[in-house]
Amino acid sequence: MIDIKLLRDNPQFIENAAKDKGVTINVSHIIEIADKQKELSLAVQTLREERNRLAKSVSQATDHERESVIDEGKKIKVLLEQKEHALSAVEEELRTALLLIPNPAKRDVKVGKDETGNDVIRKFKEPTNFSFTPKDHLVLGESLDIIDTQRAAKVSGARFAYLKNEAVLLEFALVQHAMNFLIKEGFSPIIPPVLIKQDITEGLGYWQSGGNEDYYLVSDFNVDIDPDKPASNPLYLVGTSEHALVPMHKDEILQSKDLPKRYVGFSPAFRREAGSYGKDTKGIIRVHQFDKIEMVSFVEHDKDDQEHEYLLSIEEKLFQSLQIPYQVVKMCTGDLGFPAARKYDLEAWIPSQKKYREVTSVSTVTDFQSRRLNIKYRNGDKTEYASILNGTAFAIGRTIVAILENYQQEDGSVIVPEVLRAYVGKDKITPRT
RNA sequence: GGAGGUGUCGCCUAGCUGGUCCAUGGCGCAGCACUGGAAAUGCUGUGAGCUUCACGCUCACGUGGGUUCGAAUCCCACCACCUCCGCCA
Repeated sequence: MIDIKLLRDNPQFIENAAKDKGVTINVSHIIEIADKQKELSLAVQTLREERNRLAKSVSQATDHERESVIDEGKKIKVLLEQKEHALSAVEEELRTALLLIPNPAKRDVKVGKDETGNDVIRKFKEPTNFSFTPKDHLVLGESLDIIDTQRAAKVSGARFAYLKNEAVLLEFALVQHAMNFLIKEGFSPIIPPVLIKQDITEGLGYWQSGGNEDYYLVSDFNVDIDPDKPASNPLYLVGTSEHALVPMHKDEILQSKDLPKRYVGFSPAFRREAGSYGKDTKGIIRVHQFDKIEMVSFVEHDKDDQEHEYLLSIEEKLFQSLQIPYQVVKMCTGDLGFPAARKYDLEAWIPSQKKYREVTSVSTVTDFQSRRLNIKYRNGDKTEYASILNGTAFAIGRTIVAILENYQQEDGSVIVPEVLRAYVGKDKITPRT
């Protein structure tokens, strides 16, 4: 949610910023609603003053006066009820309108229509060279007996997978490796709940993305914990642990001395993948459920730019430690999504596709979520909305894909990246068949 | 699942026979004074918001309704937590 003051002060900026993200909004209409809200709010406040004054005077009134004062109070009561009713309707209207305004992109973000407008800002290593034709991760995974999507289809349907044997060891190795690194950096490790309440999902602001941005959509597997009760209070599976980490501090005022607050969460992530039919149908690049290590930072409102670069640098260090070629992509306005003000993706080289594919993503949402979730910090005698950032440490499935494909050998075996060997307990994964 | 209890401004707490409560006190925190500096001590401030400042006002006593001229205080529903019993990784 954006600041109504910002909208009043600079309506053209907000309208243009929305347009840059491909969202059309009617700014003057929203300002009209805001004006109406202000007017009603003032009227209500005046009436309340009157009511409070009268109520207080009753106890001091003589018996003679009392009756007329109470009558007067009754009149105010009726009037106040009407105005309050009108006010709450207008407030709701205003809130709804404000929720439909996307977070403006930062100044340094290029205006563009879609992913074709994104810029590669740097690369790490050259694409891996092979003296043979590299296999894709599913072929490798099946012959190594570490990925099974066929049985998963039998049990759970399309876009699910069993990770087995060394894939499981690789997952735990990645978790250990990232956790150790991030804990040294001062992050607090968290395992969050993966089911969250509906009003929390609204506070996060992903519903407004129009479903066109799969990656950040809160999954709508709607779970009813108690089958005997109707889903009056539905819970939703998180799309990433960020969805449970960010609202942890809902309705709290943090102390500026405690900032930045940095968390690293480990949890499964659930994705609808609606509208992705036919895309990445093989293997585990695009599945409904995968595990993920996610970073979330709460920082002072003017510190989010430096924090954004910091989180990006961590993502890069983690992928550099695996020695996997990647490129950093800076998203243009059209590819940012609704709440982000700036976003970088890390794309790892996937030899079988001869393409870079997204493996991590880091965004600043500035105060867009903290405004909705009411997350502030005290700065001297002032309170400000905190800036919130989130980024992937490892999306485990895709990282395993990148490892298998980039580290594969001609004989079908896969070398284990050096930093993971101690955790995995072996240097090489060899085919079973 | 059964029975009982509790929910006040960061933490603890007073108030709960409706009207000087537009909420008490302590701890913590911040500022100032004292000091060479600190500790200790003292004073002041410390729920949220509106107001450019000030003055002032509004809202807030788990959440949402209701009763009333007036609700932290009475009524209803919901939520959360605690204790005991049952069940269970």
